[in-house]
Amino acid sequence: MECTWPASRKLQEKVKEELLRGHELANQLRLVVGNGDGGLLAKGFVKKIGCSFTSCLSLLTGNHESKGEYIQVSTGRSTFALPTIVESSSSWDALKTIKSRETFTDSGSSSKKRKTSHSWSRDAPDFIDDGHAWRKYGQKQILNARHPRSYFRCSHKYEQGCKATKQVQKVEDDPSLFRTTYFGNHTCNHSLLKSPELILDNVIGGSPIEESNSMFTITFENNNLPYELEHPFFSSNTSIEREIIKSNHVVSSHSSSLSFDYLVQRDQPMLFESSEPASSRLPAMMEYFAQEILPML
DNA sequence: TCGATTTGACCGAT
DNA sequence: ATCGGTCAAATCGA
Repeated sequence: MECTWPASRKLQEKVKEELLRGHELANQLRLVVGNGDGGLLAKGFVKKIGCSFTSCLSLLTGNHESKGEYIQVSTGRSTFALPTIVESSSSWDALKTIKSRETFTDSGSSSKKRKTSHSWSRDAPDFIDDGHAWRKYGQKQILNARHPRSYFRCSHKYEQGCKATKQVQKVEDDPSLFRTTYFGNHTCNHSLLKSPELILDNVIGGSPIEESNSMFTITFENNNLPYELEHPFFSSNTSIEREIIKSNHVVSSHSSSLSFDYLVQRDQPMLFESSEPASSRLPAMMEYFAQEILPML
């Protein structure tokens, strides 16, 4: 699917991000339903939802020929490896398995799979600062791999019993990229999370800002991937983002797996109250933006 | 001195 | 028997 028109391309990116999020939500829902004694009917619906997302993503990314366990989705900033969800029960069970190294290349090769929990992987040009504190506990040379694999666990494993782990390995085909594979959700206290990055975007839904000079968008990059299910409307986040949500300047909002966008009116400066300790951890850039840039808009 | 990293040993899954 | 994941003693460095 080739789109040369920039607006269509941007729209396509948005659709891809939204599908990515939907895919992950369906996956999470499947785990929730699977944990309890959820009815077969519910499980069936969850599976169908997953299949739809897999199909859409396959079509959008041109992976529809691939019969692999994973589907590669590249957005503007990163690349994700998502488990494919198909109707057959054997493939459904395969969702629970991890295939970290051969994900994008050789789907047919046999590899030993030991981890059986849910995982996400992401390629990025550097070690990802996902806001969580990690402690390295091992490094191994992997068979037939040029680069060693590093093992990390959550720093709060012992104090809070957090079971989250991640593995980081250079991508075979592109050593400038690091593939980070996450296992398990953080159950530790998230209060130490760093504030998300704030971006002022001069483009609204693919349209130049001149077409809407009374509005602009504020984007909070979600640095906490792959834990993007912590949508700001449902859980605590940084105080600055809460202020934006609360303010009557917000016209609409959009969330994707990568970011939260707020369409904001520019009629008057927005005030960011520092009523919570979290605000003291705001990056200097956000403070500067709030105090110096916003009033000028 | 103490927390983080390194690295060889160990163990369980395949 | 092999391999990947984890442990833990040694080492590093702030």
